[in-house]
Amino acid sequence: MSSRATTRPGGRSARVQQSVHQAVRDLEAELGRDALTVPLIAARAGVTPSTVYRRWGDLRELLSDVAVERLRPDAPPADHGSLRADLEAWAVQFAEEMSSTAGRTYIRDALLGDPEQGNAARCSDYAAEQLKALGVRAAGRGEAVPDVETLLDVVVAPLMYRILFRPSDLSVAYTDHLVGVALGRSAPLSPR
Amino acid sequence: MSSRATTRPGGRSARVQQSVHQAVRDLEAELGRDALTVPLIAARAGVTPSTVYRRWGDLRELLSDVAVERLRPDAPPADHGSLRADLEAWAVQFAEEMSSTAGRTYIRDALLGDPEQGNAARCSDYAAEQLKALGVRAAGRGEAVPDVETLLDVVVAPLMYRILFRPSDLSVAYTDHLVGVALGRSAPLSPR
DNA sequence: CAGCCAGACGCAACTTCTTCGCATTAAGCT
DNA sequence: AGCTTAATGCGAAGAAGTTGCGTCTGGCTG
Repeated sequence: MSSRATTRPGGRSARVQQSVHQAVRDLEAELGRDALTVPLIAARAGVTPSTVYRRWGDLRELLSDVAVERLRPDAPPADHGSLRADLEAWAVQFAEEMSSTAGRTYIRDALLGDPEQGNAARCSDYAAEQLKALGVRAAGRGEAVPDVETLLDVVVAPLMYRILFRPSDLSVAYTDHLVGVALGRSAPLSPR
Repeated sequence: MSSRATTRPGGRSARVQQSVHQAVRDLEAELGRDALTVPLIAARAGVTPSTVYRRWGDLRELLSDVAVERLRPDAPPADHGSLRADLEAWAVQFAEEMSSTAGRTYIRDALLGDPEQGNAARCSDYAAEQLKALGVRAAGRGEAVPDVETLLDVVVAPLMYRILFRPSDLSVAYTDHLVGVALGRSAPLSPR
């Protein structure tokens, strides 16, 4: 029904999924997201539309699948020598990527998928994994580390809220402020 | 192009918009959100599909408009005698309403509209208004009041993050915890 | 108050998308 | 190698989305 539960990983199903996903990425780059249709994607992928409808149900689910893949971080967070520096760098990059036109589109597409299939949850898991990696590294240095839940509440959630609901009120200064709050070096109500 | 900028408030346009919105609400209750189509809505509203397409562009924009209207609070927040009680009650109700299947759908639909038209920003404004009303009332009692930005960061954003990305990790205990953090009575990393 | 103008609507034809049954093919298993 | 299961291709039928054109409503001017 989706990219999950591919019963035959090495077989034709896998190839079809791969070529369809690739077709989505290609066509999105060429024509823009709003021009995508199932028949168009299917033709580019070399399959029939009915195959896409059977496997993904509708365009939303397909785009949701592809969007989540794009939101997956491709590398562990960079090491800047201290938790504060690592967190700031990660948060700023996160905010920049997610608040771009493309980033917001991916997030919205990911949220559109069936909640039961967990595409949205996967987005959060990606951020949590990155934060956990930062924390483990900092703990190795002997630094005190807030737990991941706290970082999600204090840094990620406010960033995502602004990205989705108040895109004009996002800035590097605000991001740094959130990191400061998370590390206990400034009050939640300090200047923004 | 949308519910905004209705040039002739008392005229036919207004009646059409009203009947279309009502048709969306009725059909959504009867058939479920996924069964909605423009022709169906238009038939129920007594207009032709082309009218809907011309005024709203597509189904997404129409649903976005209707969703935002539903998210508008219908009354000022209840008065429970103290800021803490008011905030807790408001936050719990907010979380309950928004995390319901219908609530999540409304939020997702609202996010789907054209970002330039500010349907998403309006959602945030509604919450900000309610929080501001709470704050003004508490200040009238002589209580110290966190500013609205802080409450959005500490209470609303984490709630919304869980509603959208981690619906299974939302609880009244968590909501109360967030309110405690906002009022400075517990650390961000206390038990959840 | 009568007539004019701009904008919105209805109608209808057309295009595209979506769904469905059935035949075919590929993958996994013994 | 042969068999079973499941996914894909194909094509037709139905539904939805799109567009141009004529009509009508409502507001405005003289």
